[in-house]
Amino acid sequence: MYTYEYPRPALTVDCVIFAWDKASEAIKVMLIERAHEPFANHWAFPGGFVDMDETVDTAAARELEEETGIKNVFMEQLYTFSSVDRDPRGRVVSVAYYALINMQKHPAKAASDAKSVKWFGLSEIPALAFDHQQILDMAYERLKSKVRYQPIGFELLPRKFPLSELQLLYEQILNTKLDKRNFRRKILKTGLLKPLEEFQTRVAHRAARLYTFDDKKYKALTREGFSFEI
Amino acid sequence: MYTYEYPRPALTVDCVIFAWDKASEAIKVMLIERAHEPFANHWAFPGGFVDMDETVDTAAARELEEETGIKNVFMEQLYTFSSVDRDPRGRVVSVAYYALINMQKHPAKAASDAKSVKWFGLSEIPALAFDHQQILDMAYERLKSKVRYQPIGFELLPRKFPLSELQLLYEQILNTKLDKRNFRRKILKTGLLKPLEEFQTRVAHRAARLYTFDDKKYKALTREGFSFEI
DNA sequence: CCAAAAGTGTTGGGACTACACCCATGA
DNA sequence: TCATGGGTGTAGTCCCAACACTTTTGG
Repeated sequence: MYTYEYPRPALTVDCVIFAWDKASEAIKVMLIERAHEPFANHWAFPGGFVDMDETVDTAAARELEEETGIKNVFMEQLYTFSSVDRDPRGRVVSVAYYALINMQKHPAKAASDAKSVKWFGLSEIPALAFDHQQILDMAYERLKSKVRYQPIGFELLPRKFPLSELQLLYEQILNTKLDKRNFRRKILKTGLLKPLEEFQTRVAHRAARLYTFDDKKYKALTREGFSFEI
Repeated sequence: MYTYEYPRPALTVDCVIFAWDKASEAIKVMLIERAHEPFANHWAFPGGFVDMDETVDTAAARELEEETGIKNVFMEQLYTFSSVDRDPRGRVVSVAYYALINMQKHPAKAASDAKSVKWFGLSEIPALAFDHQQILDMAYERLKSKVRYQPIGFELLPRKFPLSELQLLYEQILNTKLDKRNFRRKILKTGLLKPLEEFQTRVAHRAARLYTFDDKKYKALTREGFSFEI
């Protein structure tokens, strides 16, 4: 029935990397400028071919590390893109992933075969290579919907953060304004944030208490099937 | 940078087909019994290789039609499975889909290269070929979560149905008991169901009013971004 | 003392849950 | 007339949204 002589598309992975930029209070996406054809001088997501002895998950993590030095971050499969003409060199199917990282921990670092690496705000995305704009659109949609019912926003923040920063992050991702009191009540009621005896420093106003995401508690609650909702 | 001399995994699609079986009041999954090795005599989802001139979406629809005669149904990409040893013949990556169909409209029909085709309840799934049990688990999880916030339950029902059948369907998928009055109120409040001037026939009790899913209304509401919630 | 953000409670309305009886029909 | 599911309303509770002022700190 099946045969190995069947023609095979090439298989790649692409990785959309989101980060929270505290300075500009905006979500950013990491792009690398391609040095070679096709799409030389265009911006694209880090990615590359899947090896014969690795899963696509592994390939995505490997490519991410090779091209940006980033590893051990939240990463999830997004969708498999397969338009016949999405790559001018021939038939290439790509499994897209998205990652959420903390910009302080992972500064952008030039990749070997790229001219440069840069963070872009979602409203300043340049012309992208391949069908990467479509991939980005879907990744952002996924981020928006997932952030509402799974506590993945924390992946974008430093380990210790004030509630106001978390709120700002949610406001940026969801593109809405949230009520401060209601937001605090709701987020604290989940019990997923541990208040610390530490405070902001060097701010020209009352220092905010820092919180940290309680991963143990989250795992425990997940096991007994709870629901999170912003 | 990229090269076409790169080794390529084979690429397939697999399709999990869910249906609502009114007779047994249960969700069923269509499996085909494999005639040939590997996994001869094991049950598996319909699927097959992706051609060089088609998208994976197209391949999934094509394989579904070729192997079961079913076409023009709700079908969505689920996940891409890529364990290195998932196929004993070598490296095969598979993009899984799930479909929701109406069992009356699409009776199971024997496929060319299968010994037989059968519907199985979720509690009577036999040993499956490849990693298809894992695929099924993920597909069912997706169905369960999606049915709560997108009106996809209707894809499983005939065009005209009484509310009690819709409720039964939800109860089976979500594996819970729902309150009749609250369910009716909530589902009618969405405005997505059009009441008809038709009723059940040949039932040994008061005949229930039939309803139909209002697709136009759904599309209109979707455009203006509404949210649906069971 | 001023500017800037931190932090805090209450109230009204809408939504959800729980719950029980009569109705229509065919056998 | 009986058995079976169809169909309906209400009351109590909880959750959510809306809203403004005082506190703390550094400059």
